[in-house]
Amino acid sequence: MTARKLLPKPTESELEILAVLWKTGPATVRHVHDQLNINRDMGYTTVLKLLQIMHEKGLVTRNETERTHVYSAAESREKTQHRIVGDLMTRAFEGSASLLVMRALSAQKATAAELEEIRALLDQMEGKRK
Amino acid sequence: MTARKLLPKPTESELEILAVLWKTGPATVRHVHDQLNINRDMGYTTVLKLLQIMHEKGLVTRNETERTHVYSAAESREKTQHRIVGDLMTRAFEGSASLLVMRALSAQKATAAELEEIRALLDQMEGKRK
DNA sequence: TCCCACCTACGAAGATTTTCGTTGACGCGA
DNA sequence: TCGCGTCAACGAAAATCTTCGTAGGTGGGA
Repeated sequence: MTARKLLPKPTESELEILAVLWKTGPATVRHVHDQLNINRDMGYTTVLKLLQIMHEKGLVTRNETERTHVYSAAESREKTQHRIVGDLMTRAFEGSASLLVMRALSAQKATAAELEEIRALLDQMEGKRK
Repeated sequence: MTARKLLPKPTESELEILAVLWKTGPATVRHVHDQLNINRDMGYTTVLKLLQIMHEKGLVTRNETERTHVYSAAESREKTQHRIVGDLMTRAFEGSASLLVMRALSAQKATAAELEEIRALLDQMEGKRK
C-alpha cells in the first residue's frame, strides 16, 4: 500500500549518503556532509545537490517544516542491502550465494562472534529446509 | 613483479563482459557479443568498443597475432570478486563481513550443499584463528 | 579480379553521475 | 537596521559510462 514505485538502485555516492542516514538516523545536510568529510572530501553543496536528487528519486524523504530540512532514508538498510547484494550476485557471481559469501569472508576477517552469528543463521536456514 | 598498476573497478557493463571471459576463457569479440545477446541486446561495435576500453584500462589482455583478436580477463575472477566485495562491504556494510554474508544468504536460498560448503569454510577460519 | 562478409579503429553523441559556483532568503547579534 | 553566517535552489560544467555509425583493411569465393 505504501511503496508507490520501485526505487532505483542508488549510485555509489548516494550509497555513501544512505550509509550515514542509516547509521545516525534522520539528519541535516550539514550533518551528512560532516560525516562524509571524515573520510573523504566533498563540498557542502555537492552533498546538498545529491540529497535533492535522491529526494526526487524517492531514495530519501525529508521534513521541510523547519528551514533546515531533515532527511531520512526512504527504504530500510535491510531492503536496500538485499537488493544490492542480489544484483551483485547475479552480475558477478553467477547467482551463487555461497560463492559471494566465501569472497565476503575472505575479503575481511570476521570476528569470532560474527562467525558464530553466521553459524546460527546457517542452522536456522537448514532448520527451515526440512 | 607482475602487477604494474592497480586495476580500476570494472563498471557494470565491463563486469558483464568479464563474466563471459571468466566463464568461457579467452574469446573473440564475436563470441562475447553472442553470449551477451542471449540475455540482452547490445550492438557488436559496442562490445568491441568496451573491450578496447577495457584493454586500455588493463582489465583485459589480448592476443593480436591473428587479425581477429582474442581477449582474456587480466585478473582472476577470484581477485576481482574479492575487490568488488571488499569495496561494497566498506561502502554499504560498515565493513562488516557477517552483515554482508547474512544479506547474501537471505537474498537467495542456498542449496544444502552450498550451506555445507560455507560451514566448512567457517570451520577452517576458526581453526586458523587459534 | 571483384564483391562481400567480417574485422578493428575511431570519433562522437547521449545518458548518467559528480561536482561546485552563484543567487536569494532567513535570522541573529552588534 | 546592517552585516554575517547559514541555508535551499538552481544551473551548468566536468567526468564517466554507454552506445553506435562510419571508415578502412583483409581475405575468401564467384
